[in-house]
Amino acid sequence: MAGTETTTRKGERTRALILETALDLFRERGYDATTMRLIAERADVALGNTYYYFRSKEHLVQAFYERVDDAQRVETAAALVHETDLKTRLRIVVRAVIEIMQPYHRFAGSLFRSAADPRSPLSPFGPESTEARRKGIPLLAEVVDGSKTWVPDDLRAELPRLLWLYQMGVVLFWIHDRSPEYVRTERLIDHTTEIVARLISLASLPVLRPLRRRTLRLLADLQVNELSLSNPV
Amino acid sequence: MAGTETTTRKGERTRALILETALDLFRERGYDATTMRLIAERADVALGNTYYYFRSKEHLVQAFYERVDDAQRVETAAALVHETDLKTRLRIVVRAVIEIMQPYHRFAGSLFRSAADPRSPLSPFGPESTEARRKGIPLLAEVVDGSKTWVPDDLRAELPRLLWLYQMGVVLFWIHDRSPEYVRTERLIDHTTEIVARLISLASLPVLRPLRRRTLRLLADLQVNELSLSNPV
DNA sequence: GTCTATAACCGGATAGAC
DNA sequence: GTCTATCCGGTTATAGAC
Repeated sequence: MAGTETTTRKGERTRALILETALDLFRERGYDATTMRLIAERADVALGNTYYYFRSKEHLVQAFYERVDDAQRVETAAALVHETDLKTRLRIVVRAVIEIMQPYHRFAGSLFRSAADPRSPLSPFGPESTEARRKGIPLLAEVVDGSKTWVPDDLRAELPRLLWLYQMGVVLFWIHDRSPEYVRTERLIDHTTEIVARLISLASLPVLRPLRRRTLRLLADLQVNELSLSNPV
Repeated sequence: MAGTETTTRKGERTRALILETALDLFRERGYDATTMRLIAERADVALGNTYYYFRSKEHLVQAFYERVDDAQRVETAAALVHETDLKTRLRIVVRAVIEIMQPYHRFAGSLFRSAADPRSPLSPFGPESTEARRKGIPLLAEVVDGSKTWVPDDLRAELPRLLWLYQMGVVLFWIHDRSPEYVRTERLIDHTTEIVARLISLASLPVLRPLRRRTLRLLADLQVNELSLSNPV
């Protein structure tokens, strides 16, 4: 038993080493220029060994996603405790993702490549990443719940998913942003968080009620099906 | 000169042959399973020759985009002539894209892979596809202009781009849609065209004016920069 | 169970001869 | 314009060492 533990620990160290090396290389040279052979060489392991721990190059990217997600939760926790303004809360969270990914900007581009393919295990919409969504969406729920803005119940139920989508949109924009220090993305975040927050407030207005109902009905409609697809019992 | 013409013509024939073969194969077996070697073999040309006409496998996809775009314009022209309802006009156009792409559903997934990568020449947001946008967006402008809905001038200027984005969103949804006969996408289109049309009507309401102004200002802001990036003089 | 070494397969891409 | 030969890198397979 001590033996297994030791080997397991060694295995974990090796796994971590490979991942660290891969992320370094991704950061330095992007996705394509980082060959599996290079990762193995730099980590001082055999090529076959990297495949022992990561079934494919894309699985290394999964690990990257998880990193970002964890970091986002950790790094926003403190700031969210004392903030009650919805717009500000949203901005804190969205800015955090961008800041965390910043060193990997180039890499993130090629990365989203696989993300857009529904048959890729890395697609954020596919069943394989149900867990990633499960981990990511609650943070957006917390953004809403911790704010002083009043949100009608029916909307509150769907809002986290919507905000998660919004966040994905911002990331997609940032990936294409070539402006110095990503000022365009900054601007986008500042304006859109304001717009989103206002929209949420306005949503309870009587004039907008039919629109809101219709939108929510659509979402519920689509959601049911998505869940039954993603979570076959 | 007759000589050049002949060779040119022959070149065009070969090019068309390769493209046709490639699209057939894409339709039959998807992107990955269609190897460049297979295309060459089936088209009865040498592997190197396909690279003579299409710099990369991805460039074959460019050709696919153009096909879809052209077909969309042709196939909606008649229906648009007599229709003045904004919602219906929008639905006609969006449905057309989906219908045209239908045989290529599997293929379209892997296709959007490259589309999401900003450094890929296929990214619909990148400078390389400025032309694709130039060709695609006017149809959405026509959707608005030909409708009886009154649209304030400031909004009218930005609307085509927004609707184009909306259309891209629908396509993205469809790509991930695994429901039989894509009923979920059908539903999405029916509901969202309604929602979009209502939003456009509501946009002129006084309550929504600040929101609209702010949104348009953001768009204009970002647009200026995008154009200066995409079209360096 | 963890790891090395090595060879091989496959497919996208390129070079250079004809 | 077209071909053959070759490179390169993701991935797989094997055989064996600790």
